[in-house]
Amino acid sequence: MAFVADREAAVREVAQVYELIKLQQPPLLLHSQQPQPSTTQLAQSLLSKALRTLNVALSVMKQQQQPAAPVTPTSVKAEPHQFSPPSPASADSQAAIVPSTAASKRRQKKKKVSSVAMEGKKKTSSSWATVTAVPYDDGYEWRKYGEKKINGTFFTRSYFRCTYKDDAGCQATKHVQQMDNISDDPPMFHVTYNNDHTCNTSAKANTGRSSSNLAALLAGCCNMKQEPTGHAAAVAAAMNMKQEPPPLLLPPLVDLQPSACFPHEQIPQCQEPLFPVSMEQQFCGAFRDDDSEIPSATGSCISGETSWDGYSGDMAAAEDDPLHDLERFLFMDY
DNA sequence: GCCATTTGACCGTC
DNA sequence: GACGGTCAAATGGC
Repeated sequence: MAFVADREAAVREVAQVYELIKLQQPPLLLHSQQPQPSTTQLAQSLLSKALRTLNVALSVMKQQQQPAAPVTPTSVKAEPHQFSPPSPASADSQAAIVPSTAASKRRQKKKKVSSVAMEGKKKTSSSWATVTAVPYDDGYEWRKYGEKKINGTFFTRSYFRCTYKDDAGCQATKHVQQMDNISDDPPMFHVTYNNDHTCNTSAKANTGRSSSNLAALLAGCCNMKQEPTGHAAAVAAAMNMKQEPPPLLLPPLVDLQPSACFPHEQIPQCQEPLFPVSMEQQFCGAFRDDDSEIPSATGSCISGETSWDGYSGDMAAAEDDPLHDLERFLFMDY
Protein backbone atom coordinates (compact mmCIF):
# COMPACT_ATOMS: atom_id res chain seq x y z
CA MET A 1 0.00 0.00 0.00
CA ALA A 2 1.12 3.50 -0.71
CA PHE A 3 0.33 4.43 2.84
CA VAL A 4 2.77 1.87 4.13
CA ALA A 5 5.42 2.97 1.70
CA ASP A 6 4.99 6.56 2.79
CA ARG A 7 5.27 5.56 6.40
CA GLU A 8 8.43 3.60 5.76
CA ALA A 9 9.89 6.56 3.97
CA ALA A 10 8.95 8.75 6.87
CA VAL A 11 10.55 6.36 9.32
CA ARG A 12 13.72 6.37 7.27
CA GLU A 13 13.76 10.15 7.20
CA VAL A 14 13.21 10.47 10.91
CA ALA A 15 15.85 7.87 11.62
CA GLN A 16 18.27 9.73 9.41
CA VAL A 17 17.68 12.99 11.22
CA TYR A 18 18.02 11.20 14.51
CA GLU A 19 21.41 9.83 13.56
CA LEU A 20 22.54 13.22 12.30
CA ILE A 21 21.64 14.91 15.54
CA LYS A 22 23.20 12.13 17.52
CA LEU A 23 26.43 12.57 15.62
CA GLN A 24 26.44 16.28 16.21
CA GLN A 25 25.92 16.07 19.92
CA PRO A 26 29.32 14.74 21.06
CA PRO A 27 31.35 17.72 19.84
CA LEU A 28 28.80 20.00 21.38
CA LEU A 29 29.18 18.28 24.70
CA LEU A 30 32.92 18.43 24.45
CA HIS A 31 32.66 22.15 24.07
CA SER A 32 30.27 22.28 26.92
CA GLN A 33 33.05 21.39 29.33
CA GLN A 34 34.29 24.89 28.95
CA PRO A 35 32.44 27.96 30.02
CA GLN A 36 29.71 28.12 27.51
CA PRO A 37 27.72 30.89 25.98
CA SER A 38 23.98 30.75 26.24
CA THR A 39 23.71 29.86 22.58
CA THR A 40 25.52 26.61 23.20
CA GLN A 41 23.19 25.81 26.03
CA LEU A 42 20.28 26.58 23.81
CA ALA A 43 21.67 24.36 21.09
CA GLN A 44 22.17 21.56 23.56
CA SER A 45 18.68 21.98 24.81
CA LEU A 46 17.26 21.89 21.33
CA LEU A 47 19.33 18.89 20.35
CA SER A 48 18.27 17.08 23.43
CA LYS A 49 14.62 17.80 22.83
CA ALA A 50 14.92 16.96 19.19
CA LEU A 51 16.48 13.61 20.01
CA ARG A 52 13.74 12.82 22.43
CA THR A 53 11.07 13.85 20.03
CA LEU A 54 12.51 11.85 17.19
CA ASN A 55 12.88 8.94 19.48
CA VAL A 56 9.23 9.07 20.37
CA ALA A 57 8.27 9.59 16.76
CA LEU A 58 10.23 6.55 15.70
CA SER A 59 8.64 4.52 18.41
CA VAL A 60 5.16 5.47 17.43
CA MET A 61 5.79 4.97 13.76
CA LYS A 62 7.47 1.66 14.24
CA GLN A 63 4.71 0.47 16.45
CA GLN A 64 2.15 1.22 13.83
CA GLN A 65 4.27 -0.05 11.05
CA GLN A 66 5.66 -3.32 12.33
CA PRO A 67 3.61 -4.59 15.16
CA ALA A 68 4.86 -8.14 14.90
CA ALA A 69 8.52 -8.06 14.06
CA PRO A 70 11.70 -7.10 15.84
CA VAL A 71 12.80 -3.78 14.49
CA THR A 72 16.54 -4.06 14.36
CA PRO A 73 18.71 -6.93 13.31
CA THR A 74 21.10 -6.50 16.22
CA SER A 75 18.87 -7.97 18.81
CA VAL A 76 20.48 -9.00 22.00
CA LYS A 77 20.12 -12.66 22.68
CA ALA A 78 17.14 -13.02 24.86
CA GLU A 79 17.05 -15.22 27.87
CA PRO A 80 13.82 -17.02 27.26
CA HIS A 81 12.90 -18.22 30.68
CA GLN A 82 9.77 -20.17 30.53
CA PHE A 83 7.37 -19.02 33.14
CA SER A 84 3.85 -19.68 34.24
CA PRO A 85 1.61 -17.89 36.69
CA PRO A 86 2.80 -18.21 40.26
CA SER A 87 0.87 -20.38 42.59
CA PRO A 88 0.10 -19.45 46.17
CA ALA A 89 2.35 -20.92 48.79
CA SER A 90 1.08 -23.98 50.50
CA ALA A 91 -0.37 -23.22 53.88
CA ASP A 92 0.49 -26.54 55.47
CA SER A 93 4.10 -26.21 54.47
CA GLN A 94 4.24 -23.18 56.67
CA ALA A 95 2.51 -24.96 59.50
CA ALA A 96 5.01 -27.78 59.25
CA ILE A 97 7.87 -25.57 60.34
CA VAL A 98 8.99 -26.33 63.86
CA PRO A 99 11.97 -24.09 64.56
CA SER A 100 14.56 -25.44 66.94
CA THR A 101 17.67 -23.31 66.60
CA ALA A 102 18.15 -20.06 64.77
CA ALA A 103 20.18 -21.82 62.14
CA SER A 104 17.70 -24.57 61.56
CA LYS A 105 14.91 -22.06 61.61
CA ARG A 106 16.63 -20.12 58.92
CA ARG A 107 17.34 -23.26 56.98
CA GLN A 108 13.78 -24.43 57.19
CA LYS A 109 12.44 -21.07 56.24
CA LYS A 110 14.85 -20.88 53.37
CA LYS A 111 13.82 -24.28 52.21
CA LYS A 112 10.23 -23.20 52.14
CA VAL A 113 10.66 -19.86 50.46
CA SER A 114 13.19 -21.17 48.04
CA SER A 115 10.87 -23.76 46.69
CA VAL A 116 8.17 -21.15 46.41
CA ALA A 117 10.57 -18.82 44.71
CA MET A 118 11.67 -21.44 42.25
CA GLU A 119 8.10 -22.33 41.59
CA GLY A 120 7.31 -18.73 40.90
CA LYS A 121 10.30 -18.45 38.67
CA LYS A 122 9.18 -21.35 36.58
CA LYS A 123 5.71 -20.02 36.27
CA THR A 124 6.26 -16.35 35.67
CA SER A 125 5.02 -14.97 32.44
CA SER A 126 7.66 -12.86 30.81
CA SER A 127 11.32 -12.15 30.51
CA TRP A 128 13.11 -9.71 28.32
CA ALA A 129 16.52 -8.20 28.12
CA THR A 130 18.14 -4.99 27.15
CA VAL A 131 21.62 -3.61 26.73
CA THR A 132 22.22 -0.19 28.12
CA ALA A 133 25.00 2.04 29.33
CA VAL A 134 22.89 3.21 32.24
CA PRO A 135 20.98 0.33 33.74
CA TYR A 136 19.60 2.35 36.62
CA ASP A 137 16.59 4.62 36.66
CA ASP A 138 14.27 2.74 34.39
CA GLY A 139 11.24 4.25 36.01
CA TYR A 140 10.79 1.76 38.79
CA GLU A 141 12.18 1.33 42.23
CA TRP A 142 14.38 -1.67 42.73
CA ARG A 143 15.84 -3.25 45.77
CA LYS A 144 18.98 -5.27 45.50
CA TYR A 145 18.69 -8.72 46.96
CA GLY A 146 21.75 -10.48 45.71
CA GLU A 147 24.93 -10.44 43.82
CA LYS A 148 26.64 -13.33 42.17
CA LYS A 149 29.73 -14.08 40.22
CA ILE A 150 28.56 -15.74 37.06
CA ASN A 151 30.70 -18.25 35.28
CA GLY A 152 32.54 -16.90 32.31
CA THR A 153 31.94 -13.30 33.17
CA PHE A 154 34.38 -10.78 34.55
CA PHE A 155 31.85 -8.78 36.51
CA THR A 156 29.39 -9.88 39.09
CA ARG A 157 25.69 -9.99 38.37
CA SER A 158 23.39 -8.01 40.61
CA TYR A 159 19.85 -9.10 41.34
CA PHE A 160 17.04 -6.69 42.00
CA ARG A 161 13.40 -7.02 42.86
CA CYS A 162 10.67 -4.47 42.91
CA THR A 163 10.76 -2.42 46.08
CA TYR A 164 7.03 -2.98 46.41
CA LYS A 165 7.21 -6.74 46.29
CA ASP A 166 6.09 -6.95 49.88
CA ASP A 167 3.64 -4.08 49.78
CA ALA A 168 2.00 -4.75 46.46
CA GLY A 169 3.08 -8.28 45.76
CA CYS A 170 4.86 -7.10 42.66
CA GLN A 171 6.90 -9.98 41.27
CA ALA A 172 9.04 -7.95 38.94
CA THR A 173 12.74 -8.65 39.14
CA LYS A 174 15.75 -7.84 37.10
CA HIS A 175 19.41 -8.65 37.04
CA VAL A 176 22.17 -6.45 35.76
CA GLN A 177 25.31 -7.85 34.25
CA GLN A 178 28.10 -5.63 33.09
CA MET A 179 29.33 -6.80 29.76
CA ASP A 180 32.84 -8.09 29.57
CA ASN A 181 34.27 -5.79 26.95
CA ILE A 182 35.92 -3.59 29.52
CA SER A 183 37.41 -1.25 26.97
CA ASP A 184 33.97 -0.01 26.13
CA ASP A 185 33.31 3.53 27.10
CA PRO A 186 30.77 3.84 28.47
CA PRO A 187 30.52 0.34 29.88
CA MET A 188 27.49 -1.55 28.71
CA PHE A 189 25.19 -3.59 30.86
CA HIS A 190 22.96 -6.47 30.00
CA VAL A 191 19.76 -6.02 31.97
CA THR A 192 17.27 -8.84 32.10
CA TYR A 193 13.79 -8.19 33.39
CA ASN A 194 11.56 -10.90 34.72
CA ASN A 195 7.86 -10.48 35.31
CA ASP A 196 5.77 -7.44 34.79
CA HIS A 197 5.26 -4.81 37.40
CA THR A 198 1.93 -5.03 39.12
CA CYS A 199 2.63 -2.28 41.59
CA ASN A 200 2.02 0.75 39.36
CA THR A 201 4.57 2.76 41.25
CA SER A 202 6.70 3.89 38.39
CA ALA A 203 5.75 7.49 38.80
CA LYS A 204 7.29 7.73 42.21
CA ALA A 205 10.46 6.01 41.24
CA ASN A 206 12.67 9.04 41.44
CA THR A 207 11.78 10.16 44.87
CA GLY A 208 13.13 9.66 48.30
CA ARG A 209 14.98 6.47 48.96
CA SER A 210 15.03 5.45 45.39
CA SER A 211 18.25 7.34 45.07
CA SER A 212 19.95 4.88 47.32
CA ASN A 213 18.47 2.08 45.31
CA LEU A 214 19.85 3.57 42.20
CA ALA A 215 23.19 4.16 43.78
CA ALA A 216 23.30 0.57 44.92
CA LEU A 217 22.33 -0.64 41.54
CA LEU A 218 25.01 1.40 39.97
CA ALA A 219 27.58 0.36 42.48
CA GLY A 220 26.66 -3.23 42.04
CA CYS A 221 26.51 -3.36 38.33
CA CYS A 222 29.56 -1.21 37.84
CA ASN A 223 31.46 -3.09 40.51
CA MET A 224 32.51 0.25 41.77
CA LYS A 225 33.98 -1.24 44.87
CA GLN A 226 36.49 -3.02 42.75
CA GLU A 227 37.22 -0.65 39.98
CA PRO A 228 35.34 2.56 39.79
CA THR A 229 35.66 3.81 36.31
CA GLY A 230 35.53 7.43 35.39
CA HIS A 231 32.25 6.87 33.74
CA ALA A 232 30.82 5.06 36.69
CA ALA A 233 32.06 7.69 39.05
CA ALA A 234 30.53 10.38 36.93
CA VAL A 235 27.27 8.55 36.82
CA ALA A 236 27.42 8.02 40.53
CA ALA A 237 27.95 11.70 41.00
CA ALA A 238 24.95 12.29 38.87
CA MET A 239 22.91 10.10 41.13
CA ASN A 240 22.63 12.98 43.50
CA MET A 241 21.10 15.14 40.82
CA LYS A 242 17.64 14.03 41.42
CA GLN A 243 15.05 15.04 38.93
CA GLU A 244 11.38 15.28 39.26
CA PRO A 245 9.65 12.32 37.72
CA PRO A 246 8.63 13.09 34.19
CA PRO A 247 4.97 13.92 33.87
CA LEU A 248 4.71 11.60 30.91
CA LEU A 249 5.81 8.06 31.40
CA LEU A 250 7.63 6.62 28.50
CA PRO A 251 9.80 3.58 28.02
CA PRO A 252 13.33 3.94 29.27
CA LEU A 253 15.30 6.28 27.13
CA VAL A 254 18.24 6.49 29.39
CA ASP A 255 20.77 4.89 27.13
CA LEU A 256 19.57 6.79 24.18
CA GLN A 257 18.74 9.99 25.80
CA PRO A 258 21.50 11.21 28.01
CA SER A 259 19.41 14.16 28.92
CA ALA A 260 17.21 11.75 30.79
CA CYS A 261 20.13 11.00 33.05
CA PHE A 262 22.03 14.20 32.81
CA PRO A 263 19.81 17.03 31.87
CA HIS A 264 21.84 19.36 29.77
CA GLU A 265 22.00 21.80 32.60
CA GLN A 266 23.48 19.15 34.84
CA ILE A 267 25.95 17.24 32.75
CA PRO A 268 28.82 16.44 35.06
CA GLN A 269 32.03 18.16 34.22
CA CYS A 270 35.38 16.49 33.66
CA GLN A 271 34.09 13.27 32.27
CA GLU A 272 34.21 11.61 28.96
CA PRO A 273 31.28 12.49 26.79
CA LEU A 274 28.56 9.95 27.01
CA PHE A 275 27.82 10.17 23.34
CA PRO A 276 27.38 8.78 20.89
CA VAL A 277 24.98 6.82 22.92
CA SER A 278 24.23 3.22 22.31
CA MET A 279 21.56 2.19 19.93
CA GLU A 280 21.91 -1.32 21.13
CA GLN A 281 19.21 -1.45 23.69
CA GLN A 282 16.86 -3.94 22.31
CA PHE A 283 13.61 -5.43 23.06
CA CYS A 284 14.51 -9.02 23.15
CA GLY A 285 11.19 -10.58 23.30
CA ALA A 286 8.93 -11.36 26.15
CA PHE A 287 7.77 -14.89 26.23
CA ARG A 288 4.31 -15.98 26.82
CA ASP A 289 3.30 -19.22 28.35
CA ASP A 290 2.80 -20.71 24.94
CA ASP A 291 6.41 -19.92 24.02
CA SER A 292 5.36 -17.39 21.46
CA GLU A 293 7.46 -14.33 21.49
CA ILE A 294 5.58 -11.17 22.20
CA PRO A 295 6.20 -8.91 19.27
CA SER A 296 8.05 -5.71 19.73
CA ALA A 297 4.95 -3.76 18.99
CA THR A 298 5.04 -2.40 22.48
CA GLY A 299 8.62 -1.30 22.14
CA SER A 300 10.70 0.03 19.37
CA CYS A 301 14.15 -1.38 19.07
CA ILE A 302 15.27 1.26 16.71
CA SER A 303 14.45 3.83 19.26
CA GLY A 304 16.37 1.94 21.85
CA GLU A 305 13.34 1.50 23.95
CA THR A 306 12.33 -1.40 26.00
CA SER A 307 8.69 -1.85 26.46
CA TRP A 308 7.10 -3.22 29.52
CA ASP A 309 3.76 -3.19 31.06
CA GLY A 310 4.52 -0.29 33.32
CA TYR A 311 4.52 1.87 30.27
CA SER A 312 2.19 0.11 27.98
CA GLY A 313 -0.74 2.25 28.89
CA ASP A 314 1.09 5.43 28.12
CA MET A 315 2.41 4.11 24.90
CA ALA A 316 -1.06 3.07 24.00
CA ALA A 317 -2.10 6.62 24.63
CA ALA A 318 0.69 7.79 22.38
CA GLU A 319 -0.58 5.46 19.76
CA ASP A 320 -3.97 6.99 19.99
CA ASP A 321 -2.67 10.45 19.52
CA PRO A 322 0.98 10.39 18.59
CA LEU A 323 1.11 13.99 17.49
CA HIS A 324 -0.36 15.20 20.67
CA ASP A 325 2.13 13.09 22.54
CA LEU A 326 4.97 14.50 20.53
CA GLU A 327 3.85 18.00 21.23
CA ARG A 328 3.69 17.33 24.90
CA PHE A 329 7.12 15.79 24.77
CA LEU A 330 8.61 18.52 22.68
CA PHE A 331 7.46 21.33 24.86
CA MET A 332 8.07 19.60 28.10
CA ASP A 333 10.71 21.04 30.38
CA TYR A 334 13.35 18.56 31.44
C1' DG B 1 15.76 2.78 65.11
C1' DC B 2 14.76 2.15 60.41
C1' DC B 3 15.98 0.82 56.04
C1' DA B 4 18.83 -0.84 52.18
C1' DT B 5 22.87 -3.37 51.02
C1' DT B 6 26.19 -7.08 51.61
C1' DT B 7 27.29 -11.70 51.71
C1' DG B 8 27.40 -16.53 52.71
C1' DA B 9 24.37 -20.26 52.44
C1' DC B 10 20.69 -22.82 50.53
C1' DC B 11 17.70 -24.71 46.82
C1' DG B 12 16.29 -26.49 42.23
C1' DT B 13 17.84 -27.48 37.71
C1' DC B 14 20.87 -29.37 34.50
C1' DG C 1 28.61 -31.41 41.31
C1' DA C 2 28.32 -27.01 38.97
C1' DC C 3 25.54 -23.30 38.29
C1' DG C 4 22.13 -19.59 38.65
C1' DG C 5 18.74 -17.53 41.55
C1' DT C 6 17.13 -16.34 46.06
C1' DC C 7 16.99 -15.81 51.07
C1' DA C 8 17.91 -13.57 55.37
C1' DA C 9 21.27 -12.40 59.17
C1' DA C 10 24.72 -9.09 59.62
C1' DT C 11 26.20 -4.68 58.69
C1' DG C 12 26.36 0.17 57.83
C1' DG C 13 24.34 4.70 56.69
C1' DC C 14 21.01 8.09 57.66
